Amino acid sequence: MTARPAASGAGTVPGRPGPGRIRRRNRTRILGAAEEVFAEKGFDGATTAEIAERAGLPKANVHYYFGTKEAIYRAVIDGIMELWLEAFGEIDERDDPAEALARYIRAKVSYSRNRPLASRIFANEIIRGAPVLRDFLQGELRAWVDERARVLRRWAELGKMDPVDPAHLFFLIWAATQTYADFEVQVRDVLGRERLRGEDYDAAADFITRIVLKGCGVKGA
Amino acid sequence: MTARPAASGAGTVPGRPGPGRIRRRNRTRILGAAEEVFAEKGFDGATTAEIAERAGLPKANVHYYFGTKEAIYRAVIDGIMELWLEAFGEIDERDDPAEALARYIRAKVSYSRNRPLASRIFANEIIRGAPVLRDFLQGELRAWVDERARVLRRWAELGKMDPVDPAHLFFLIWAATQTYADFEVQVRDVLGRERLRGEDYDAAADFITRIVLKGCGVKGA
DNA sequence: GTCTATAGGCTGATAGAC
DNA sequence: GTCTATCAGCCTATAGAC
Repeated sequence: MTARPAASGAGTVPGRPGPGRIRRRNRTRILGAAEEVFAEKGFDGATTAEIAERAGLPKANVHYYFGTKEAIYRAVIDGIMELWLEAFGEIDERDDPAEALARYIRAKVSYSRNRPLASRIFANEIIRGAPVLRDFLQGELRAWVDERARVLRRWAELGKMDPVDPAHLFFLIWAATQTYADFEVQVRDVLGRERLRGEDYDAAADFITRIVLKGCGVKGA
Repeated sequence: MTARPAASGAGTVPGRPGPGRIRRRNRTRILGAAEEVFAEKGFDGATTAEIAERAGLPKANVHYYFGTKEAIYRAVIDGIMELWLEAFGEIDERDDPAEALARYIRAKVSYSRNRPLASRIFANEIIRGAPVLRDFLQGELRAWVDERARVLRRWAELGKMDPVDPAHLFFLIWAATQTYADFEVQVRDVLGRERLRGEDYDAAADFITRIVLKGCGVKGA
């Protein structure tokens, strides 16, 4: 998140070996390894030794790039949060409620399927009282929900759906979609699957969409 | 969970000081403190030193009673799991679907309100891949869902509700209700509350019940 | 920039006096 | 049964040769 001058100095070809290339590759490796370890063990359980090992680098190298374990954690969280709100598309007053909600739910389930580690790190962070993300929750997230609440109220006024409490609706959608990442083991064991397959995620998205749309009395669903 | 002979020896008055009384009190204190620490820090982040401090006992005393940190953790989990299934009442074929589901959801929200620490410890255990609870998930929990699935299918045959996938329905109910314990900070921050109040939990239970009953087309809801 | 060696602190667990 | 003192091991982080 810290601004750094563009990597290519005089006489280097952009996108070519040049300075900063190894640096970028190593940072990426470390962040990838860290995402795995933080998701599996939580912040306290994770060790820089294991992160270094999975990144294929000596431990001292990891500290050379990031300084402290907490700095690695914050960098991982930053990467996750960049996606958190924007990547799920917008929910706009001019949208059709059924379409917009279905799209949002599908995007969240996709995220659980494709980025389960990110989801688990986020879950862990919140369960522990959000020491790093408290500001995000009180600021950006709350504002996002307030904005979306306006949209839902408008839709209800127009008779396009029942008047429902918007905050609780989002709590339900978030919880129901994220459970397929955070509690994947439970889902797998109850369904008797070795691993969750594409069809399972599709079934989850269809189920949640159906319950939410019908449950909220969304017209044309 | 290990069988221990009844505490009162010859000549002791039951429920009176006697042998085993201090033992029981100390074990209870340790388990209470451990529940707090495991919920806040997770298994790896928790330290026996902090458990001992909160229990008001020397660290060595904690090891005298439980031996290892893992033994404390397993004892805490055992206590939690005893409630997990039975305490939520049954869901029986002869029940009225609307009543039975509403009662189940209300009981789960109550649990989130009254035992948030237990809920968080469970969540942490599942996120980490359920090293201790894997057998429970594959055995008891799966069997419980299979049994309830029969009931839901029967209700659908009788036209009392839509035919819905029972497993996904329970995933949704579990996730939606537990989020008020596990993600309490998020709920609080989005709602702008200092602390969650009774009305908030009531609103949550009402909301989830309404969405689920209407979403599943339960008659007479 | 990279990596070996190691400092310094905290952890789970135990020995042994009371 | 209780508790002080302590150990061995692992952890984060850094110093310093290359």
